[in-house]
Amino acid sequence: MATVNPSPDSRDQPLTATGRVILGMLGLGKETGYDIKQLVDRSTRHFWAASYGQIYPELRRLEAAGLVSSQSEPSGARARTVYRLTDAGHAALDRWLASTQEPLYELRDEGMLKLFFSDLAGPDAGSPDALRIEHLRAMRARQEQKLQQLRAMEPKVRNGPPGTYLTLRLGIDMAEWFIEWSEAAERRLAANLEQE
Amino acid sequence: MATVNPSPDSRDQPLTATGRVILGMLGLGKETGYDIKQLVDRSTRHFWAASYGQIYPELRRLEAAGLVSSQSEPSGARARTVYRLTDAGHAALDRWLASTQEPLYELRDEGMLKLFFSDLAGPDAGSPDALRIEHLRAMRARQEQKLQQLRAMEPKVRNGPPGTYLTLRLGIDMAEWFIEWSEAAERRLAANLEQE
DNA sequence: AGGTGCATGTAACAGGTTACATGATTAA
DNA sequence: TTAATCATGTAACCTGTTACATGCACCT
Repeated sequence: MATVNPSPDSRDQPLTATGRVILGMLGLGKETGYDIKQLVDRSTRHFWAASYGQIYPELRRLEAAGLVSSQSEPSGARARTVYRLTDAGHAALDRWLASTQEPLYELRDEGMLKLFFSDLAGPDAGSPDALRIEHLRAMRARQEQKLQQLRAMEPKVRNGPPGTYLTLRLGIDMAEWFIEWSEAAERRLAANLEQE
Repeated sequence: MATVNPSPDSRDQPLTATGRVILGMLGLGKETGYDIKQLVDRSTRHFWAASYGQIYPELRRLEAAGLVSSQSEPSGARARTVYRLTDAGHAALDRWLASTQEPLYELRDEGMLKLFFSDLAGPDAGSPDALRIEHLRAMRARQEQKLQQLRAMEPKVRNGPPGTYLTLRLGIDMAEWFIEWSEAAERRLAANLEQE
């Protein structure tokens, strides 16, 4: 049985995760690798980061796959390569956005790990509860920093595309929630400490 | 000037992130690579996963570094290598737990990415709001699954080490928060849809 | 004259996943 | 006897970071 197209879902999708981000950014009107990196750093980096070391090679791979086209548009003597989505690129982006398969989710949180193991700390580190308070503070400090950054860009995004705004909103609300949770947890731990 | 010990902080710490997890797990009394993997999968995997492909080679590296010692303890004809923390291993674990430097935090969340780009979806995917609802549902489904798993182990951990319980509590509370947030967001989006 | 921002890129390395391969023990 | 669990490990691959290298354009 020689099947040519085993199923309509199996259209070749060699699209990597980073490739999808790049297609999306091009869809939002970004033109150069540099530009894409800028927007990533100002928007998605809290839930999806990307480095130049990924972006430039990936742009070439996408071009080889026919999903983007490139054009050299130097400004003066300064090199500049402008990328645009091809029809196939648009189609791949659409297919990804419409696909219902389990979205990838990966987290590594060293602060949580330290809390998890905090009972093992030697006595020279103070009481375990004091240590936990310290780690919670460090985790909260990071969220507070993130919150500031997100709030700073809120006015710019407020009247932009609703999807973009939704993720900003989620980031802000989540950070605020964590800050409150960690403060409450710290109060409980501090109460433990006083009882001793 | 021949300095032997430039500073007291620069004790060689070739301890990788995965290495720290392993030291911690050994600290909690786990003995074999298999054992460690089991506990990781039942506890930290939501904020820090690890595969056999990391664990076994890392155990050897830790032994080479003198942080753990190994002993062959076959049960019958079945091979079994038991690892234990050395004094140096205990010290390294303590140092890590007490260290105040910025804890690593890395997240990649494809669901968020899809929300972020959801305005770019072609018309064949339905309205952007309908698409967003779908993605939010997929994200919530995952959190609901995680919540179930965490709740199932809550009774076992409840009277265990407080640090371990704290991370479980945080996981549960965060998942519950996200579920409520996403439901509220969906209601807002659904209201948008009806207005059309 | 000098700093910042625009712009591109690579090489070495570190980190991690997946698939594969093997086999003993135990409970049903 | 057969399936699940215990137990170990490797090789190929993929992904991603860091550090390095280069140079123009623009503003002060």
